[in-house]
Amino acid sequence: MEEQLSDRGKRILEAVIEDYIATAEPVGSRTITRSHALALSPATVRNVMSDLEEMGLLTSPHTSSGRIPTDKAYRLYVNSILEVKHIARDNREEIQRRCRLAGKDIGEVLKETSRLLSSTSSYMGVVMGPRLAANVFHQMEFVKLSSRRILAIMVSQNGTVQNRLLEVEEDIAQEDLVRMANYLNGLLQGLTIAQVRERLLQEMQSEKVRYDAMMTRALNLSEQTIRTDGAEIFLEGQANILEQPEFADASKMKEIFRAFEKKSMLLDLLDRSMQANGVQIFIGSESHLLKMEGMSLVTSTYMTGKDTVGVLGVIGPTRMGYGRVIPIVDYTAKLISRLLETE
Amino acid sequence: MEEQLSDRGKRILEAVIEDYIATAEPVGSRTITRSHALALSPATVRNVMSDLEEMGLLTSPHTSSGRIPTDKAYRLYVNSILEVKHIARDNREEIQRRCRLAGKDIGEVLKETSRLLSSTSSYMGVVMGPRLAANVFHQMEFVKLSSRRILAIMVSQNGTVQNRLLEVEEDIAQEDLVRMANYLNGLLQGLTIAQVRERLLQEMQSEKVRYDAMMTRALNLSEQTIRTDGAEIFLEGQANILEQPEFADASKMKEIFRAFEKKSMLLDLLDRSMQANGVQIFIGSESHLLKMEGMSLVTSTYMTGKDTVGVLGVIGPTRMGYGRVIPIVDYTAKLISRLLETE
DNA sequence: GTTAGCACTCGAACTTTTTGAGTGCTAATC
DNA sequence: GATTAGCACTCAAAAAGTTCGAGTGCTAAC
Repeated sequence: MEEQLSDRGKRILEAVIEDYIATAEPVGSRTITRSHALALSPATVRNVMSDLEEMGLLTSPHTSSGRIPTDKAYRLYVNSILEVKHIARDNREEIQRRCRLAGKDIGEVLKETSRLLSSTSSYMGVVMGPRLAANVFHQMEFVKLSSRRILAIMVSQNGTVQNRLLEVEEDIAQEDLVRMANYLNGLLQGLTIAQVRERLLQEMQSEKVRYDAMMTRALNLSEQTIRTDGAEIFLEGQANILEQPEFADASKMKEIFRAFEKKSMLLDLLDRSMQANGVQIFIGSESHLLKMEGMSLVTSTYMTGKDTVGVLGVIGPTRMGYGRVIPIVDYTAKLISRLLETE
Repeated sequence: MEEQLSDRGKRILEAVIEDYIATAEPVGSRTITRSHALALSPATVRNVMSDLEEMGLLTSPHTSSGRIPTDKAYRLYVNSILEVKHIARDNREEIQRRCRLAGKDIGEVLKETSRLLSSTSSYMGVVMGPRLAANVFHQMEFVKLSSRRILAIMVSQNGTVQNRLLEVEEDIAQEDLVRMANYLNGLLQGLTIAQVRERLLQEMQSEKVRYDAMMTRALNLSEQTIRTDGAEIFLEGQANILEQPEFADASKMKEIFRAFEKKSMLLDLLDRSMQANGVQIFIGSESHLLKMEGMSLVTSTYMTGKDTVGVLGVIGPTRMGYGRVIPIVDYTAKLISRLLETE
């Protein structure tokens, strides 16, 4: 069934895809013969296109009028036709210029990165902040704000800061808080947060702690601090999407915004792409979230040191300039990894 | 010139505005006589409306077809016709339910508040985080992440945490960092950040410090930490705006999203509304940002203790349900102030 | 001062017509 | 046998033309 694609078929498919990427209009046989130096007549091209349609790589919106690539065609294109270009020089320079850690907090850096991805790609930029679980614990501290209110601050090796307001039943002296922090810092030194979680649970069970009220309390407070692993998602440049002709009509736009307002699906997808290292591409129908909206996602993982901690990428229409976007995402991920290196 | 508005005029203006708020369609004379129990014929109403048009309170989009209120009319309505209702019960309950500090960091609380404002009002919610300058310094700390990289953490009395990654030329021992922090904490205790700034500058000039390398360095680091007062803006529920019929067409939508993407104008406006306490209303033409987009803004300030530190509010079409939105904004601001109380 | 009556206006919605890019098929050509 | 010119056919989109009705302003009667 899965007929092998002839060389000429490939070239014509490529031409259709590239034209469609450029114009967002269904591509006709004449257009192709004109723009892509193929020594073939429109009629011949039509025959080939008809074959491609047979194979499920093209469809026509209606009987008379050009064809558009299917998701299957994009997949084929991305996997075996597209030659990923080197990153464009201006892009590289802009990325270098705008990626700076100094003087900002990590959150800001990631937000800026997301904005950067959006503006260099002219689609949407997305960055998922370091998943807490993968970070390496560095230290913890409790600051007493008022008699009932304590601020817990946890710092990871890579500079991520978590803080939580905790409400406590009884007044705890600041000195006691310091002692608690010291105890915890000794206990948790160098563990990943995932390990910290386990360790805390273990410790809470252990005999020697159970009768020490202060230790118990310390464990409790710290457990509250890392309870949620709410990975933040920075999604920027939504307005760029509005520029895309396929989303020109109002109801489409609404759909998209509604879809991305609930970040849970996106989180899911990003989490999935964190499984494998390097650049990954999700095309429309391959994901629930993207399917409906006719979108694709290009991601790459980034790390601190040797550990993959997060994902970043670009979300655009299925019809996006993969050849241009892929190197942007790749390069940005590498740069962020470099910045987050803990030496 | 500014003719006095008759009582009947007022009632009819009110009717036009309320109908327009409800339907977003130009309001005709017949509609009014039907829906608002006025014992008047359409013809009479027409005469009055004609007067109102004369006074610049109504306009008609074209010769034949109902009238819509001008911004001037909204202003009049808000100032002297509208009776602000008590907050709706469900709204109050939802706000209470969703405003909780415990276990979150302040940023999350504010973001959630913004979302809350958006969902209860069904427009956009906006919250400007505490302006750093108004916060009261509580303590500062330097954490050494690597030989060149220091994380500065500053905590304010109300639980706001600022952190910055600083890059330094030479290796500084962690103990020295602790000593520096102690020195600064002593120096800056209880000052507002605005005062902290001044104090740091003063201190940097002073003779006794100038020859102490460590102190100089401490002052430098802390100065870097509070250099920027980047008030964060949380803008949520943009998709709600898309629901409004006046923004149904694609180009309008794009305009709006572009406008709010640059937050600087919004920041400006919010800053302005921080000057006065309590609820404030900006109607379309009264602000540069809102004018173009046909929007209004209802804000209220919130405080920690006695100091006004931030602003929150709702952005919607000029044609928004002021009577419903004002109490929501007011109540939310009060609740947040209560939460942020430092006892 | 208020209202009924009426001619008039003008956008919105619906229909009809025109246009043109594109197709599939057939028969001629290389 | 593969390729191509030629031609009838299709169909969405744009343009032009109609109809409809809510609403107006004005005048004259109440």
